[in-house]
Amino acid sequence: MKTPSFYKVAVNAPLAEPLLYLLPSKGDSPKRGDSVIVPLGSRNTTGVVLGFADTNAGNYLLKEIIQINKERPRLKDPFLSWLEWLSEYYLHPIGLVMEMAFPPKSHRKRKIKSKKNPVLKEYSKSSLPDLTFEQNQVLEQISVQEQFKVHLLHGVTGSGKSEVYLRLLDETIKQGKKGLVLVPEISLTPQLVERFTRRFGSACALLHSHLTPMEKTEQWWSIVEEKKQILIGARSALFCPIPNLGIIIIDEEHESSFKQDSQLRYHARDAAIMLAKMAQFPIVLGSATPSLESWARAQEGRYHLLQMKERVANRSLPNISVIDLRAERRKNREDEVESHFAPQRLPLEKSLPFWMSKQLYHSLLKALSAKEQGALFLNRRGLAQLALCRSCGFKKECPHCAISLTLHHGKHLVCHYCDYNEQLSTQCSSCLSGEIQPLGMGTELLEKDIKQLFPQARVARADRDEITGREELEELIRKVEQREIDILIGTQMIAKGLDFPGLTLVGLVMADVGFSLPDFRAGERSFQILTQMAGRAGRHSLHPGAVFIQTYNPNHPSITFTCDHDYSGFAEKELEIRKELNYPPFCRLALLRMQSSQLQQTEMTAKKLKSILELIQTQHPTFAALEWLGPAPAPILKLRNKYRFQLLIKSPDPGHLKTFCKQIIYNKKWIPRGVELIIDIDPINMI
DNA sequence: AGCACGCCGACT
DNA sequence: GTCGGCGTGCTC
Repeated sequence: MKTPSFYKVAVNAPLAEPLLYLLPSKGDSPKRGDSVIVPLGSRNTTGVVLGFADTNAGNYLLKEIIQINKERPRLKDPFLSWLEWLSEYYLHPIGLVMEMAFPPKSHRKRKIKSKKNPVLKEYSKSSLPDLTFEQNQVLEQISVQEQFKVHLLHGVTGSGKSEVYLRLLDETIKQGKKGLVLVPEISLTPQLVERFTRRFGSACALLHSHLTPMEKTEQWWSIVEEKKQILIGARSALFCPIPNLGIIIIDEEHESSFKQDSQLRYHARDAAIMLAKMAQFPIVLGSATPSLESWARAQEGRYHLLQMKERVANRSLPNISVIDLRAERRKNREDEVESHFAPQRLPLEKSLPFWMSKQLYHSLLKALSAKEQGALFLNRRGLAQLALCRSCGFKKECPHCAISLTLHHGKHLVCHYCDYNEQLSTQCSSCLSGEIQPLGMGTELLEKDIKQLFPQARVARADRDEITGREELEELIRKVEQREIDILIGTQMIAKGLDFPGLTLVGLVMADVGFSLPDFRAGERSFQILTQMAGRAGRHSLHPGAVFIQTYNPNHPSITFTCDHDYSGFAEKELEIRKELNYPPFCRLALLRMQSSQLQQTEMTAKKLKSILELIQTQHPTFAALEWLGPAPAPILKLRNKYRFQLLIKSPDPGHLKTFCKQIIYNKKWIPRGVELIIDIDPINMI
């Protein structure tokens, strides 16, 4: 084979296409997948050789490749072509996608292992637990030797999905292959990591965003140099070029945090399925509440559906009761009238805060006196949602975002969408006469009330205010495990991936919070969160756990189906709605967002975008089936000082959607400077 | 993303 | 006169 004349190199710069270079005058000639150092403008940068060209079509004055970058391993197919697919599908510069396949630091300096804080602690190996009938059945149906296949493992909380993963990984290692486990960042808790380390010992590597660049680099090489066989990580671990990868497991596959919301806007679950398809190995998606996308594909027979409906060791699912907070309020008023005539009745219950029903209160008392633990969930941080002027109705808003400020410890007003904060002044800054009053509630107020109601109980709060780092989370988990905590209060943050033996009672204080997000997935999200929170109760106790869902909407389908532990009933009903309104999984979406610091300019550009879309559609009959909504102001019109307008494109075919969006990307000269166009393929977060 | 180039205002 | 502010545009 003669040496090729021109090299296509994906350089580390935001360029849509690879650039052409000449053969280096000295050293080996690069092969496809090699990392190279190339001149770019006035500097040198890295790039990846993608292929060869016979002609210099653009008649550029070509520069030579300087040398092969020996510090980076050659990327091999099919991994390399998968990276090319990512760039193409999510419309992100190819060179920037390539860069994601490498660790943040150079490998050269061999680091002396510091003993004090290893990424993975050492544990004694655990023995193999007996498998349940269902676990055995599931394992019989998944072969780690087979070619590409997507298995959707739908197992209720506590059914032992993790043990299935462990057995599959064990089998994979025995075949001489490697395994990748992706989990949502938040569930990379010591509990999960400990479990894997206990089974596989030093064969595990770990990758997530809380590691230092040096730690990431070390973990990365330990897999790439085949010193470790199993990689556990958050979504970015998918970009580690694992040699001889034999299986991918996506735990909690429905979690929206698998979708990256900046730069390369990829969905790790979808991208992993494509990698498994290209490299021909099986992939397992596990969840107690699968995404409707995955569920629909399983119903169609495109994915292999596996179900586990029983909890391990004959433990039963918790009993879920719904408490109507509206009725509760009425009852309290009646009590007041009664107690007026009989003041000795219900002295304590009458002083219960509005959010605490009698049932929940008595159950908490009962659990505490039985030396069991309780957890209260509320998906809202802070003391109060609003700071409102009683006389003129003025509402304190963030100066950078179109969002009202939340009140935190005492007098601190905080924006939950940017880092803005200020001190609350009691006097209204608008009418100068009224008094600013807090309205609504959050976890901080919950904690305050609970400490008053149960002064003897040991209370801990877990939300983003209280738990910022990994150490704090680890410490909290240890305390709960050691029964140093009686009542745990938190947002959904603590509902993910945690498993506490002593926890028998769960209260969802105001389940409706978060239901009204203006997005077609709101119902699905609510069902998932409710089921997940309810699933924390009684995973280990002999008597079934108790769950109380307090709500103002007791007939909401997300609530009623959660109570009946009826995922498939919920999915069926929700899919009907999706079909009727033509939303995923019945179509593909692309979100086009315009943003800039000028309100009018942003809106004008968004309107212009619409007319351009109409023009493209009339010129190309292939796009006839495409439809779009908008442009409309984004649900949060202003965020971090930028006004945002968006347009949602629906397409029955993913290919058409991509080529359509590509037309816009390649021709955006008309967009005025200062205005930014963001294209999000398969968007999840549309706020 | 870098980096240079260029056009304006401010300074020894 | 020159130094440096950052807006603009290109990189094979």
